[in-house]
Order: sequence, then structure tokens, then C-alpha cells
Amino acid sequence: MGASKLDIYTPEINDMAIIAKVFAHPARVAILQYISKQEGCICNDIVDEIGLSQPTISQHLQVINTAGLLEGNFKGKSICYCLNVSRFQEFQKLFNQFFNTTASNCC
Amino acid sequence: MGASKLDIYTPEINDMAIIAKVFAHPARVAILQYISKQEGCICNDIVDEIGLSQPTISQHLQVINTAGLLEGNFKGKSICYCLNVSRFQEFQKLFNQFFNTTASNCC
DNA sequence: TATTAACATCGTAATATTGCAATATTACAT
DNA sequence: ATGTAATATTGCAATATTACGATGTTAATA
Repeated sequence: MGASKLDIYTPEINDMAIIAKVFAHPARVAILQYISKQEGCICNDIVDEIGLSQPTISQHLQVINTAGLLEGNFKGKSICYCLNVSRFQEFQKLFNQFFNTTASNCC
Repeated sequence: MGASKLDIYTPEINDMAIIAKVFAHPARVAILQYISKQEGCICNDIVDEIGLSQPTISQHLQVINTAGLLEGNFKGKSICYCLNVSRFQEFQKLFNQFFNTTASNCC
């Protein structure tokens, strides 16, 4: 085993878990915070800032990008990664929807 | 390697990742939703509901419990797990704080 | 007190994630 | 075209996570 059984959940539940996974590593949280602070951003800056190797940062950036949270100029020597704000806020909405609908009425 | 380098991040960033990790598995999302729908909850119900084995559910419940999201009667044959609503809302606040402070101003 | 039902723990196998060194690719500059 | 700086990819080792069968524990009940 080791693999999650994804076929037994609703798409909404799986989506929630997939989205949460993006924020479930401190490097990715730190990267998102750092990107948001800059006006434009070069990956090498991130490597200096965070304290992980360049391949590892690149890997985490790919996870963030796959989630649709990046936009900007992806071509050239110095790549400018930026936060996709609308997508980011979409995630915030989904989180809040989950938190709001999941209310308790017992004990 | 394989282990996350936790010592290079701020406690706030690590906390964010730890909290997100709770919601980063569909089983835990499903369990939280199911618990919130019931008035009181017996673990065996969860096993029937979700479709995972009893030990696996127990493991996921432990993760949720370690995060402080459960309360109720933990003794007896039929254990009543309930959502710790205030803790849950605390998490919601932290998420929203993260989302709100992480705003972009570029590209 | 023996039984039983509900849950926890242990042990283990399978898969996923994290991290980095080495290498490849890319695009700009000379 | 060649060199160079920035990022991506590959390959691999270490650790984490997920899942379940087997077994242990606990408390209510016969």
C-alpha cells in the first residue's frame, strides 16, 4: 500500500486535499510568502532566501505552478515568477467554504 | 534525505504547513466532514462510511486529534468523537491570515 | 468472571515526498 | 558561434505516509 485510495472520495474532497497539499510543506509556504513580497521574482533569489538547493526549490516551484498559483514571464535567463492572485483567492474561497460548511453540532 | 528541513523556517511557516497537512489527505477531509454532520460520532460508523480499514481510520483520527481538532468522550466501548469547533475556527483564521497577508503586487 | 464489541497499537509492505549532486537545457551576451 | 548565468531534469538515497492484517486493550454486558 502507501498510495492513497482516491476513488472512494468525492471530487470535492479530493480537490480539497490536493489544494491543502500545496501548503503542507514549509518550503512552499515560505516561497509563496516571499514571492508575494517581491515585485517580480527571480528563482535564484529564492534559493538564497530559503536555504535549500536550486533543484529542490525548482521542484517545489513546480508543485506550486501545477496548482496554478504562478504566472509571469517563464522565458529567459531570469525568470519572473509571480503569484496568480485570482487563483490564490479561489483557493481561499474553497478553504473558507470547507471550514464554513464543516460546522459542528454535538458534544 | 526525505525529511523536511524544519529548522530553516520561522515557527509561523512551520505551523502553517503542519496545519495544512491535516487537510492534505482526502480521508481526513472526509472524516472531518462526516463528524461535523453527526450529533456525536462512533468510529465504527466512520469505518463503514469512508471505506478504509479500522486501523487506517484510527490512524487518521490520531492525526486529526493531535492537531487538537477532536473533543468528546474518549473512554468507553463506543467513543464519541466530536469536532473541536473553536480550534477548527482558529485554523480557519490562520489560513485566512496567511491568504490575506500573502498578496501580490507584481506582473 | 468470561465474553464481546469498539477502538488502539504493532509490524510490515508499498508508495510518496524530500533533498541534493550531476547534468541538461535555455536564452541572453559577447 | 561560444560562453555564461539561470533554471529544469535526472537519478538516487533517506525519510514519511498510507494502508491493512494481526494482535492488544478497554469497558460494558451476560
